[in-house]
Amino acid sequence: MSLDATATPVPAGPSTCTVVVPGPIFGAFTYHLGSGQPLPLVGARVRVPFGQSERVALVVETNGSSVEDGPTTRPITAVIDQQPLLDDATLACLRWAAAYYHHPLGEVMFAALPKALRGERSLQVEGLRLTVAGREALETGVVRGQRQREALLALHEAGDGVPATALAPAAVRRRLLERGWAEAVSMVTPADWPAAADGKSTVAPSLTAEQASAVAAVAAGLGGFGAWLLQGVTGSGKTEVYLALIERVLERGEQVLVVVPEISLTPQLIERFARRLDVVPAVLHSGLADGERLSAWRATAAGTAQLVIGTRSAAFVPLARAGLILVDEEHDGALKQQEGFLYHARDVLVWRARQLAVPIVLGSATPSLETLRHAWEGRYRHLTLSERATGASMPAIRCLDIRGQPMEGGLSPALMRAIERHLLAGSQVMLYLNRRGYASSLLCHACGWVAGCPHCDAFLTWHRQIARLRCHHCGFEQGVPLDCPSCQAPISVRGLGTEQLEDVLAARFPGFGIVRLDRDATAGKGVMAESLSRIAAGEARLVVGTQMLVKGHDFPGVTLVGVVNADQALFAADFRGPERFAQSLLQVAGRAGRAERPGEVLVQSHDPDHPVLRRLLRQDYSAVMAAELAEREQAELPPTRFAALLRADAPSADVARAFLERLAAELRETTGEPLAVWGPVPAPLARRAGRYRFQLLLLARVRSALHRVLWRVDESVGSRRPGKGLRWSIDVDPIDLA
DNA sequence: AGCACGCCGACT
DNA sequence: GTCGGCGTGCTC
Repeated sequence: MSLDATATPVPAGPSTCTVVVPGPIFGAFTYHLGSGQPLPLVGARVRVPFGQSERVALVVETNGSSVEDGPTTRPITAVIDQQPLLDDATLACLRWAAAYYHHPLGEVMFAALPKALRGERSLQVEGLRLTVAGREALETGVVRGQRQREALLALHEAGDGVPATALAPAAVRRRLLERGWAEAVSMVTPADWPAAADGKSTVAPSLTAEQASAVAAVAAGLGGFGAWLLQGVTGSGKTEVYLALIERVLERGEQVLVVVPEISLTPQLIERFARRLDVVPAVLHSGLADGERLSAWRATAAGTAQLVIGTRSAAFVPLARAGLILVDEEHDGALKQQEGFLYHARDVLVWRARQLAVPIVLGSATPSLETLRHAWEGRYRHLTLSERATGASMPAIRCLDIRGQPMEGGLSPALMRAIERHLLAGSQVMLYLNRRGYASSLLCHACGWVAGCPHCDAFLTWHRQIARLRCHHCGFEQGVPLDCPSCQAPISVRGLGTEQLEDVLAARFPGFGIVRLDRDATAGKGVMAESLSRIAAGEARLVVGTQMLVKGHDFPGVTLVGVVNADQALFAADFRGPERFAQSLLQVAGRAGRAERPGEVLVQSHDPDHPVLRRLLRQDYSAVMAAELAEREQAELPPTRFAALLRADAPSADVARAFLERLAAELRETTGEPLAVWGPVPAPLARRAGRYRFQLLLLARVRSALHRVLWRVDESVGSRRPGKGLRWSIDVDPIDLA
C-alpha cells in the first residue's frame, strides 16, 4: 500500500471478501464490493444477498483468492461495522474450535457474538469532534457560555469524539456546530464500563502458607503461558488464591477472565470479588437481558472491563488485554456444551491461554481425570491446598452396610438414629439422593406391568405433588392410574425419589422443618433463594436434595450428610461412573462441618467393600483417580485415548443404524489409521422422544489420526444423502457416552 | 438455518 | 378446481 493515498488509484482488480453466514453450512462464501464501498475489515459484519434473501454475515478474509471454482460472485449489500467485532486472536480461536469440534464456522462465530449483535444492530452513533477552530476558541477563552465551554472541554479530553447525546443539550450542540468549533462525525458507541465500585474494598485475610505459595508460583509466571491445576479440598480457600492472583493482574493493568460452570450458583462469588477488588465485574451468562450482555461483552472486548466472570459461552469473548484465565470447578460437566456446538470451555480456554500467552489456572477440589493426568505427567503444574483455611477438620466419611437392613423410606435404622442425634444436638442434616420425583416408577406387583414412556425407553417417574407421571427424558406427562391398566390389580411403587424422602422425614421428624432442593422444587423464580434463606436462618433443619446440593452453596449449620443411595451412582453404566461418584461424594461431603463442630458423612451402600468406596472413606481422591486411570488405560478409554462419538437418530431405527453401520464399515476398511471403531450400538436411551438413537465410538492413540478420520467422515456424509429424517453429529472428547 | 420448489388432501 | 402440508435441496 502506498503512503500517498491520493495518488494511489483504487486497486483495479476486484476487491473481494470472504464471509460466513449463520447456519449449518460448512463453507465460506466470496463476494465482491459494490461500487464505492470501502473494503470491510475482517471480523466485521456485512449484509449480503444469499440465495433468495439477504443475510447478515461475518467477514473472515479480504481480497482472498477466489474460492474453488466459485461461479460468479455477487456484490455485498452493505457494510455494517466500521470496526471489527472480533479481533484476530479471537477469530483464530474460533477457527480452531470450529475445526477441532467439527462444527460450521458460521455457527461458531455467530454463537460467539452477543445476541444483540447477531442481527443488523449498528454500533455507529452520531458524534461530535473538536475542530481546530474549537481548540483555538478554547485556548483564547472566547467561549462565553458556561455549557458550551464545558462541552468543548469534554470534546478536548475525549480527542476522538463524543456521542452527541452524551455531550450536551441539543441547543448547545447546535451552537458549537454553527460556530465551527465542533464537527459531526459517525463513531462507534464507546464501550464504557464503570472503573471502580464504591471504593469500600474489604480487607483480605492473611493467606495460609499453602495459599501464599500457590499465589507466588502462578504470579511468577504472569506474562507468559502456563497451565496450573489448583487442587484444594473444599474449604481450603481456593477463592482467596484467585482473589490474590486477580489483584496482581489488575495491578499490571491486564484483564482477568473467570469462567464458572453455572453463574446462578455464584452470585455470592461475584459479590465477593467486587467488594474485595473494588471493581465492577463484567458478568456474561445466558440469563442476562440482551442489552446488559452486549455492554458487558463490549467492555470486555474493548478492555474497559478489568474483571470478567462468565459461564462457558464466555470462553469466546474477545479480551483486549488478557493477563490471566481462571476456570473454577474445572471438573464440572456444565463446562461442556451438550447440544449443537459441542465444545468444552475448559479445553478451549487452555488453547486460548497458550495463544494469548497468559497463565491459566484450573481449580477444583475434585479435578477431572483428564486434568489430573496432565498434572501427573508434568504438562500442567500441580498446586495443592490440603488444609481447610478455617482450621476445621474434614468430615469423617463412614459407610453404612444396608444389606438385610429393615429400610424405612430408603433410610436404614443406623442413618435414622444418626439423623435424630444431629437434630437433637441442634444441627442441620442434609440428605443427598440423586433422583427427583416421588418414586422412580409405578409397578404392578401382580403382573409386572411398569409405567413406561410411550416415546422413550424409560420409566415414567411418579410426581405425587402434581399427581402426574412424568418422563424425565422427553417431558411426556400423564395422569396416575389407580389400578394396573393391564390386569386391574392395585398399583405399587418402586424406587425412591426426593419427594418421598421428604414425606418420610416429615412424618418421622415432625417440627424440624424440611427444605427440598431439586429441579422441581426450585422451578419458580426466587424459590431457590427463598429455600436457601430458610436453611441459612435455621428455619429448616432438614435438607433433602439432588445433584443441586453438590454445587456451590455452603451450609455452615450442617453437620451430618447422608448419602441415601450410593450404589445407583457407583454402578452407573457410563465409563465415568466411578469418577463422577467420587466427585459428587467429596463435593457433598464438603458441605458438612465447616464450622467449629466436626462433620460426619454416612454413605448407604449394598457393597461396602467396593474399592472406590474404600478409597473414598480414606478421603484419598488421588488414589481413586490413580486407580481409575489404570482402569481406563486397561480398557483403552479416555483420557488414555482420544475419543469421538458419532451420534445418529431418526424416526426409524433402521435408518439410524444403517447410517452408522455404513460409516463404520467405511472407516474400518479404508482408513490406514490406528483407530478403534466400536459399534454402532443403540445409545443408552435407545429411543428418546420418538426417535431411535445409535452411536459409533472412535478411539485413537494419536489425536491427529482421530481428526484425519473425522474429516473423512464429513466428506463421506457430505457426498451421500442421509436417510429420511436422519440427524447426526460428531462429539469430540465426549463427556459421557450416552 | 431460511427459503424455495414440488407434488398430494380438505376447503371456498 | 385452489390453498397448503412439509420433504428435499441450495445458498458465492
